[in-house]
Amino acid sequence: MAVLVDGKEYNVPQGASCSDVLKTALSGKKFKALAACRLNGRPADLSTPLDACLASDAACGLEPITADSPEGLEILRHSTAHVMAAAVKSLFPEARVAIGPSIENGFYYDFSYSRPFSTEDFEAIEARMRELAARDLPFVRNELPRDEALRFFIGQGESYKQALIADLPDERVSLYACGDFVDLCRGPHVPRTGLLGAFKLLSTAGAYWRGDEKNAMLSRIYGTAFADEKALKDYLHRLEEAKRRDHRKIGKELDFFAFHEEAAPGMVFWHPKGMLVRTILEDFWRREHLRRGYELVQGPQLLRRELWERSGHYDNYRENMYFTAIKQDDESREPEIHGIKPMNCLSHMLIYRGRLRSYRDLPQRYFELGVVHRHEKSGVLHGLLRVRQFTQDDAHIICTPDQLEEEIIGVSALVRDLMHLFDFSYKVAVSTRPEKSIGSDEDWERATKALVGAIERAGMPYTINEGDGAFYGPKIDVRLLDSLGREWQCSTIQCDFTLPERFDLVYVDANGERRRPVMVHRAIMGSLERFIGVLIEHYAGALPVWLNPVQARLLTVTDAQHPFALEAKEALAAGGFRVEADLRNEKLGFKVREAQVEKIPYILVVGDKEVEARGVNVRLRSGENLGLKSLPDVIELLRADCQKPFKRGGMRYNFSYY
RNA sequence: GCCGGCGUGGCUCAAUCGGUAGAGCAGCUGAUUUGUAAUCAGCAGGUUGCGGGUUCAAUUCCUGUCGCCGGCUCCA
Repeated sequence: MAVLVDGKEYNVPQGASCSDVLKTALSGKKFKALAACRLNGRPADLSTPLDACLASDAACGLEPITADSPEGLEILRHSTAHVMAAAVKSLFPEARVAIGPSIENGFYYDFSYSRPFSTEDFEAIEARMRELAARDLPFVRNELPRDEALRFFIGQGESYKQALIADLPDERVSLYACGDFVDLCRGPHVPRTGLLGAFKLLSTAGAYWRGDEKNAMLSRIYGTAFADEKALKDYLHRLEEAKRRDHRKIGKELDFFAFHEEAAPGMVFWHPKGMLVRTILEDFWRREHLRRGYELVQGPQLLRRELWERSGHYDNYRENMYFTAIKQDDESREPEIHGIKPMNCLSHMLIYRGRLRSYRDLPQRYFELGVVHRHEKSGVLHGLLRVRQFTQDDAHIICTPDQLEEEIIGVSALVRDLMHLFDFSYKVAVSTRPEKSIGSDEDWERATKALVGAIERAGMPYTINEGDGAFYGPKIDVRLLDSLGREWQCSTIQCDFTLPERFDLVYVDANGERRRPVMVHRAIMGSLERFIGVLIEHYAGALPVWLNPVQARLLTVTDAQHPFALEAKEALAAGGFRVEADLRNEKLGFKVREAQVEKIPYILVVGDKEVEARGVNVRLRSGENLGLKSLPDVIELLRADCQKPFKRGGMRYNFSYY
């Protein structure tokens, strides 16, 4: 039989498998690097007879997938997960297997066992995996009618596999055997265990069966695999680097903020340096909103329970809310209950309702840096990225249905400009109507169209999350990537049909008739706490100059330069910059080190030479030394550095602090 | 909330088999006047998260609780 590979024709025996073809085609080449192959664009299963692969395509281009391609890595990791399961089953025969997919940076497999697995088991499991790899066992695919497969797993006592088969729609299912271990699996896999790359088990965790907290907790083992040792090492190195730039660690080192767990778990104590960063960010953001036609408002922290009952929060969100109970003078009466706000929308609606609005007044755009409290479950707290008290850069836009799309375009522009300002990578998703929802089809359709139309006109790539919207309306979510590759939701733009209804918001149209406006909830940074946490990781603590709490520090060599250092400090401060002078009687190397550790952008050394020239020696936090500069030159450098990120578009830099 | 791990000076970490807590950095005091990532010396600092239990004796073992870390679920 003749097969075309890489444009060349090869003769292979009848009944050969894909991997045989590949071996023939690539004899002499580095077969070890090949995990699988692709047939006419689809990954081919190397353990399947070639005929089956070719059944649908007469003329077949067989194209290798290398183990370091994204597709190849996925196959490699999935196969490694199988081998891990095989190793676990051989060491712990009582363990039952659940699922074991490849994931973004590796793979996992979930097991059910009499005790959870721990990292102490890793040595034995990895050793067994290496044995299985050394034996170069083939992965053998076998297709069975589902009944037969079901009987097989019943015989094996694999209850989770039985449950999986029960949910499969297919009449025939595929099994993969690797040594004694047979798993329900769609494939594809590497042909033989000898083709596994470099792998390492990383951690264990509890995970619910099928991700549902009502189900049993399984024991999950995470691992990773790469084409070769070097790629694995690079990855482990990247993990270390990510740990190094953990915002919790850097926040402590730079004295930006702290937590006092004994006093207020999940709530931030902002120290002076961190509070300065926050203040600068807040002021910048308020100005940007005013510039874009928002109005600043602020509502109270507590609202009476009746308000939360009317909004529906009391029914739907109570377990996440904090309440206060004020004892009445008359002891027999129920205490008066206030809810501490978990959201800012109610106040904004009350402000809107303060008087009758005309269509000429719309849109109303209310902006508030609103402090909200949400009692998050204890296990989910995570530094600044997940807290119980946080500040939303929240706005509510109340507009006519006709204005909706235009308003959302404005909001997406704000999202885009902010992401550009910080050079963030982000993902946009539109979430559509969920099963459990309220409102008319017409409302949903119009709002969804407005959202999609707006981000298309803004030129943003996006995905659709079918059925993932809020019950009260569709939404746009924007997720940032942190240094560990984890995604954090920051911006969110949500249409709401419910609250205007519940709170009877109206405007008077051109015909004098009362109409229902649409409300858009939106937050761009999401929460200042989370956003600053992501910023710290993004920049590894070396914040952009305009945002760094200390922009320049003067270091004297000896006491003799004190007067000039103070003079220079005044001059730079008068230029609008945040400057410190380190006059301590310490060696220069020591002061430089401290300034470097604090990630101060401009380290300005003053010795006798500089005093004489009435300048400073400029060292950047990168370590680069710019040599002797006059004070006006330094001011110019600082100014240019502050303005640089704003040149990318949209945003304006026009403020100073000291 | 669930599964697992961990709580020792402000921070980072030690303390054999259970024998009564030790270092570096930071801090304070003094000396030193120094040229681009750590000058030297001295001093001070702890009810080992908190409660209960076992023991002659608990940082160490058991238990409860609070918190943190890694995940799961949820989420800005």
